[in-house]
Amino acid sequence: MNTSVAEFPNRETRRRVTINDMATALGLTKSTVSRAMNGYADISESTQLRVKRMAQQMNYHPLSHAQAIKTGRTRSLGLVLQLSDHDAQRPFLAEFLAGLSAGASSESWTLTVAASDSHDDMIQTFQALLRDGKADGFILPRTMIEDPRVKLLRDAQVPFVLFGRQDNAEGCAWFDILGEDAIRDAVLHLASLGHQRIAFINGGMKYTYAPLRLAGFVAGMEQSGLQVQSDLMAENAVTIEDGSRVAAQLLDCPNPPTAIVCAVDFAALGVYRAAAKQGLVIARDLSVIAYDGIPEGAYAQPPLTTFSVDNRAAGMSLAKLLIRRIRGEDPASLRETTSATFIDRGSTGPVNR
Amino acid sequence: MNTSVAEFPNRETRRRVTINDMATALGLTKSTVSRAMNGYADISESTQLRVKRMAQQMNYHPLSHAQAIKTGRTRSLGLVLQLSDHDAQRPFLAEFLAGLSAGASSESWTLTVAASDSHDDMIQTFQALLRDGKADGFILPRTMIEDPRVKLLRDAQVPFVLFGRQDNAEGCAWFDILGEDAIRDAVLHLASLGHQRIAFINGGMKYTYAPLRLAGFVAGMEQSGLQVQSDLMAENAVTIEDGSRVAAQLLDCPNPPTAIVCAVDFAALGVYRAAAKQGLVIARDLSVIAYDGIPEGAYAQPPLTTFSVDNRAAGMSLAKLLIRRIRGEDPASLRETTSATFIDRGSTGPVNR
DNA sequence: TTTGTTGCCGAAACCGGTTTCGGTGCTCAA
DNA sequence: TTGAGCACCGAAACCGGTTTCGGCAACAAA
Repeated sequence: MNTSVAEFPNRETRRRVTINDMATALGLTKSTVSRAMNGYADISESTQLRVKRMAQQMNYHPLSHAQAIKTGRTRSLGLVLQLSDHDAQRPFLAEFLAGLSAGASSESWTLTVAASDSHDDMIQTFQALLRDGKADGFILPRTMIEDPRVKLLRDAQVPFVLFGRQDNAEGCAWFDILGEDAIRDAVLHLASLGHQRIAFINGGMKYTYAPLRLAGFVAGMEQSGLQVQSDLMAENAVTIEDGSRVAAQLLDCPNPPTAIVCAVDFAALGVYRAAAKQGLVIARDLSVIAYDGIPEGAYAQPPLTTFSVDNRAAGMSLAKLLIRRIRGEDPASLRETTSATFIDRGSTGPVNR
Repeated sequence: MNTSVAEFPNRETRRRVTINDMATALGLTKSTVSRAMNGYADISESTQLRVKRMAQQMNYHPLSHAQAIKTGRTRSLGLVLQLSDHDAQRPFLAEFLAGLSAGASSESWTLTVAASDSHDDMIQTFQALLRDGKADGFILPRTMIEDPRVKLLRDAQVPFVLFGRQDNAEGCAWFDILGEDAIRDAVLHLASLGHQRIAFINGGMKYTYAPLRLAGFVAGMEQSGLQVQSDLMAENAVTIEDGSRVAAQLLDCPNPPTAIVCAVDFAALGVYRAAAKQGLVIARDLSVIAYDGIPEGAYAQPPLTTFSVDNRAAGMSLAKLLIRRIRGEDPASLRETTSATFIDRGSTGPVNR
């Protein structure tokens, strides 16, 4: 299609084509046009085709807010960002939004974004968006174990889709990455390099991903015939500072680990720092594997071995799932998972001591 | 206000209150209610008050898409992200969105976000949003010298506001940070430390900020009585890789700089890398000042001295300016600028050689 | 008293769609 | 031949607002 600037429609001169224009052009009534456009069974196959062809020809696009007045739906997906949560969502954001936007616009839907800093603010944001009909459903990033958003939207009977699985699955559609498999594979990889004292630094324990990744770690240890040692386990490390602090403690213990698995890349970057302070060289003295695939990991020295998540694809899937959910499909049939991608960049090595 | 989950309105039970409910409750016609809500002069002061009080009491909020059908405006701001552009917008994104969202919702507007990867895709995205009435105006981040978006929206007579000034200012409202002042001050700071061979690594030359920051650099050099040396000038460095490559060249020249000013924080992080490769210690052997205030700068070793931009405040201002623009205010009166904040973290030091 | 004004509000059209309800004409079996 | 049933479409109400137009009362000016 030619999209040169010159053809961009001027707001004043170009009046938009309405359903009435369609009706007169076709010699039909607008009710027929409407039902034909929406594929009603009581309009003949041939008429439907004729109408749709004409719509294409006249470049007719029904106004979503004109439909909304009767249908109550405006063809837009809502996303409420929570700034109070840890930054970790930040590096993903652009890609994630791109995916959501692409998934939405592939069905001529749009994305309405709002941000909130406090919990109360978040609730009011949801309410305002619903009250004003600005969103027909919501994407909820970072599923929490006790997720107030789920309770909220479930009670209000508003469609939503989770990024992350939920135990209390009633009415929940979701998309998720199998983080537990990734963490298990990380352990297997390290064990194959001879590591035995493997530590695990988990992420935020209020999120559903944390228990899953822990389970993956345990599974990996068991499969490798290794013992999970409680003094080599840490939690709630989601930033560089967290990771650095926790890693310092782990490395200070009487029997320090030779390898560390992190549930979150940022924590791993913190591990790098703590290791540097102790004069340890990553890969030679201490192996590190993490999860997320943030770009910063590639810039670290040595580049961070990690399991990478395609946040753009995730956004795309979530958007499409949510649209199907809004259209009335059973949430139980709207649950997808995929795997993270192992990227070996060299932050691991054979055990050394 | 109490926002407990229990009170969240159920979609089925709670029917929304319409203008008709208001009319019967007040004993007026809906036309009167409508005009009272919109502050028409032909409705008496007392009636306006009575209506607005009742709206508060009954929690009446006119549906924006019901209004839009007549007014053509849906009370939403559009933002089209361009992924093909350099990542630099990524670290700003969350804060920026938060600001936009806050600014919008403070006037009961919302934010519609879309992403595009190619130039053609971008144009089609704008068209689609306008065609469907999903945005009444647009925020355009990262003003370019030849900005196709400006031409586009200007021709289509659609309101917009720029993040960054424009020479061709006709019809342009904007918000901007005075980057030139920051860069000038950076030079003055370095000169006061005794530096004379000061290099400048500029950012993307297609953006309007680049010439401005260059001018700021030149002004700072002149004020310090220093000579701008062409072999110490570089451009188009917006990533760590760019910065590293360019800095390596600068440090390899016969008369290398003792200090480097970067137009973009990421480039400065690249400078760190190049310096490390040459065994130079930042602050002692090479002073660095940059601009942006990305969080990664604080984590670098040593932490990066920079001029920090409040992207959240910028988003807030842009949203409010755009709303006023859409309401019909003269764009020439909708131009704001502010200053970046100097954050001395210790990546500079007195000249050493 | 009459004649404008002016202030204030109601009646009704309108916006661009969707949906309900009926009414054709046609087919087919009785 | 006729009545039932069906496929298909038109007429009109409706959704929740905005806007135009006109009317009425009160008040000022003639």
